[in-house]
Amino acid sequence: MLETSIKEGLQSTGRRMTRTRKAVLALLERTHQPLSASEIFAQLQEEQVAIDLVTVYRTVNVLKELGLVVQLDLYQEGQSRYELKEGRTHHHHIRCQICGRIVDLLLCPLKKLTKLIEKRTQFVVGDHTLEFTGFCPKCQ
Amino acid sequence: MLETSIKEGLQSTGRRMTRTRKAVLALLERTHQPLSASEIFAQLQEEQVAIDLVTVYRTVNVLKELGLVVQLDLYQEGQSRYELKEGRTHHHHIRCQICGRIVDLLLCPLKKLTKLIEKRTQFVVGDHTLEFTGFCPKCQ
DNA sequence: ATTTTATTGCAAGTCTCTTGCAAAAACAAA
DNA sequence: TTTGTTTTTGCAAGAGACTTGCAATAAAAT
Ligand SMILES: [Mn+2]
Ligand SMILES: [Mn+2]
Ligand SMILES: [Zn+2]
Ligand SMILES: [Zn+2]
Repeated sequence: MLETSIKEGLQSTGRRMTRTRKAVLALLERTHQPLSASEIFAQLQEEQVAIDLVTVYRTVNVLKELGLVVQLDLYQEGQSRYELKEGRTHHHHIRCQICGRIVDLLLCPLKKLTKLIEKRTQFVVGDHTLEFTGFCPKCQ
Repeated sequence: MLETSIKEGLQSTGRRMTRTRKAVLALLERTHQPLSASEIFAQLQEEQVAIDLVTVYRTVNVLKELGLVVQLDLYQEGQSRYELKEGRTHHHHIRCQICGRIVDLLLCPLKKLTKLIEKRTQFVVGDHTLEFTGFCPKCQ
């Protein structure tokens, strides 16, 4: 179970499993879209879970530090989104410009390109971001 | 001359060539790094050009509307950067995690991938962002 | 149960960027 | 050059995402 294995991750860094952390984790687990802090806050409000927006921010930051969550900064959204790693490997996304739906692109085509860039620029390449926007089937 | 051709672009949309717009354009022209609004502001201050930060924001937005400037949102910088198009075609960037230097990658490897994504997701793909971070030669 | 330490909520603060409005500057017409 | 019209500017204030300080609360350890 996810919650149990996460509890260990928390405790091994001197942290505690709390009511609010459980609620955020459970929400991310059952939602198949990357969520922003304000969306997490609004959804939990709706579900009668008492939580402050500040606590949402602190929670996603802890989950990121533990490596349980990825932070996404999509193009010109003006806010970060978070999604659980939980099994999934490195991948990218496409977002519909009309309805905002975000779809996983389960691929990363950049290994060769990274090599090329290292040769050309003499940089040691660390990370990259790659992200698409467009019109989803329903919004075309 | 860049300033002259830009003046025409401005005037054809009922806009005016002003002291502050000249200063921002000249700075972008002689700087070979994408600049943020606050960097433009600070640099012009240094050069004794009287300009308000608000005016810098409004200026880069006008230049973007005229298609003279590209807006970049690099990973987790928390502010946009702007660079003159002036000849250059669509390309991407790599930024050094230590010193912040930004280098142009004069390539875009995503035409084939765009086709693949359209086939797989049924999206009509519009735009994309692609951006690298790493360690530049001096900072390794 | 008691003690210790981490976490929470609230208020306030920071940072980037935007908006309203009166004063100043650019351009056009005389 | 002078006058009149319209755009642009600077200043102040506001919006939105995110962070920080601190006392009260809750989780874990004893
Ligand atoms: Mn994903
Ligand atoms: Mn560039
Ligand atoms: Zn990738
Ligand atoms: Zn590209």
